Amino acid sequence: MIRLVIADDQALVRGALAALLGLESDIEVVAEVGRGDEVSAAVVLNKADVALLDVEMPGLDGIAAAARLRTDAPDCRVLMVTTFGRPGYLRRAMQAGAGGFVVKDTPARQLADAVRKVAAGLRVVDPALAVESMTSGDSPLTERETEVLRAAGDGGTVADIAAATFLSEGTVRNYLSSGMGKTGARTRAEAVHIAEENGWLL
Amino acid sequence: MIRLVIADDQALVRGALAALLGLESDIEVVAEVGRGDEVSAAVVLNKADVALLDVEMPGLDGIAAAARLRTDAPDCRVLMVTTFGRPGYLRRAMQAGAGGFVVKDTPARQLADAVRKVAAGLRVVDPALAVESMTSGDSPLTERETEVLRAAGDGGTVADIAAATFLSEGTVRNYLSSGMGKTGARTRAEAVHIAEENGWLL
DNA sequence: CCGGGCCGATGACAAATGTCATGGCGATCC
DNA sequence: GGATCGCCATGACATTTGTCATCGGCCCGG
Repeated sequence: MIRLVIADDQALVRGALAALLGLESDIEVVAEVGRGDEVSAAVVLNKADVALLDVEMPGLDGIAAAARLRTDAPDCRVLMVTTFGRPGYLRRAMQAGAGGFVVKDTPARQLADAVRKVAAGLRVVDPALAVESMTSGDSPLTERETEVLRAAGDGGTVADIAAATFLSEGTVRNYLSSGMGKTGARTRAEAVHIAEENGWLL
Repeated sequence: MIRLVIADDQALVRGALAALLGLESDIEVVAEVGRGDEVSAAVVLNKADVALLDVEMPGLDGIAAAARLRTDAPDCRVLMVTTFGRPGYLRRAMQAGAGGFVVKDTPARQLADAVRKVAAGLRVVDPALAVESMTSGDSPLTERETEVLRAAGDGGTVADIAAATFLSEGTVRNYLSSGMGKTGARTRAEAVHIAEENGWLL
């Protein structure tokens, strides 16, 4: 019997996944949580074998939650599930110790299989996403560059970004410029878009 | 027995919802589709009583699909489900003839109730969303303004937007300017953000 | 029929943005 | 110890952007 914890911020999806996997005879859903920072406690309390984590979650994102499970509950395997097939997500999830990574538009039937394989210690990766992850490598952006690009995400002016990052306006423009150069963008907004698509903004 | 069609672009969520609702004794899931333009045919073929539609879908978005059901299958009730609580979505969905509107982070248990109520001809609306829909009214943007803002969404230059919309560069800047004025934004990117949040970009 | 709104465009101007060169500081690697 | 790289900053410069005034055409409601 595989003891499973489900973490997803959307209650409807969470419950639906629980219903779907609860139908399997060898899987038992022992807990459901809606926030990343509740995962660790739920896994430890229920002695879970596998944690099904969404990447997008409030409190603590799925990747950080997976990293924390690595120390809090080393025996618990992690299967990441995400809405968007950002290539960078896969890489970071694997680095964080995830045992599997599937996208939400994979056939429902394969999910139970993925859970079983992960529980057995195997690695499960969406094949289409794997090749993309190879081509689009690791983030070329430096730490401050990503920070500035993320701050630029909601469309504020340079002054806004400078205030948010505690940097000089000129420095902000320099980082924006270098970020645009590395992403091949011609506008800061385009750079933000490209970086987001690749999962470089975390 | 309520005959239900489920439409959602994410196969996993689709299957999970089917599993969840299939547990109810008075609900029968008769079809699942992943594209908006397949909804109509599925409903007609299976003589469905209720269609559960996601707003975000390829081919045809949920609102347009609901509008088409109004003519193709007038007896079929529509329950909209969405990830984002964009205030404008609710209004547009209701105008398109939807009988209910719930967000994906509502408790899973209430979904079956919502389906039953919609099937009975009642209106079901997420209460938190309803008040927001009242305060943030209809889109103040004109047709071209939304078109230009949407084209500006991926961060291109004025020249790019002009090329995409077949307008003069000066005209594009005028529409951007007026759009920014109506949204209270100080940057085109901010205007796009605000308009998106409110569901004004369709 | 006349006003008002949206559409498309032009021109001019101030402000913001993107680019480049340059400098100093610290860490890391050879 | 020198070389390299990232970080932070400044200043100058050309370009882009946002704003405003103005024009003509079109369609709709009073």
